[in-house]
Amino acid sequence: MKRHWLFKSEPSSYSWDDLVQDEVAEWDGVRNYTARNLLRDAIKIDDLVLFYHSNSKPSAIIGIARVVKNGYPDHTAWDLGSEHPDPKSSPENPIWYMVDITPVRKFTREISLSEIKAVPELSEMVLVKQSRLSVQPITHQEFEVILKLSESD
DNA sequence: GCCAACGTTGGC
DNA sequence: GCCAACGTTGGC
Repeated sequence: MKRHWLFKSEPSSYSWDDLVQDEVAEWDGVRNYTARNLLRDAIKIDDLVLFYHSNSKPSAIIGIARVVKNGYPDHTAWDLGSEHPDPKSSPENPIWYMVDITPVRKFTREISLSEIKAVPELSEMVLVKQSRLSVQPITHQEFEVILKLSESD
């Protein structure tokens, strides 16, 4: 059963254009246990991901990506030269996990956070309720509503 | 740049 | 195990 997710990224650190250029991205650096559990256990190949730019002007959903690799240990955690080292994690006992994603398509129209907040059907989104979670589930209904919005004028 | 919300750490 | 202190995220 295909599920839907929303991944947040600050465009100054990793943007939609970076993803397009890389073609496939390791979604590394997630250091939150709730998000880690989703990456490790729930997010599977072919699931679709809404790509969200946070700390942006405006913060908005930019497009859709697809999961191309199931959860596996985030090796940047034990690379002390990486941007998110965690000395407690090791290849023998990994703490943090990631998946790989690839871009599917950019929205013809970005969906900003303020627009999302204005739509009653989207009022229960994790993005609205618990904005800080960087990897979050999206219901099928929410996904459809957002897709329709992105295709409207 | 401010600050509210949230998660983590560590003393007790 | 509680909770105060602290650090981070991210909207505004």
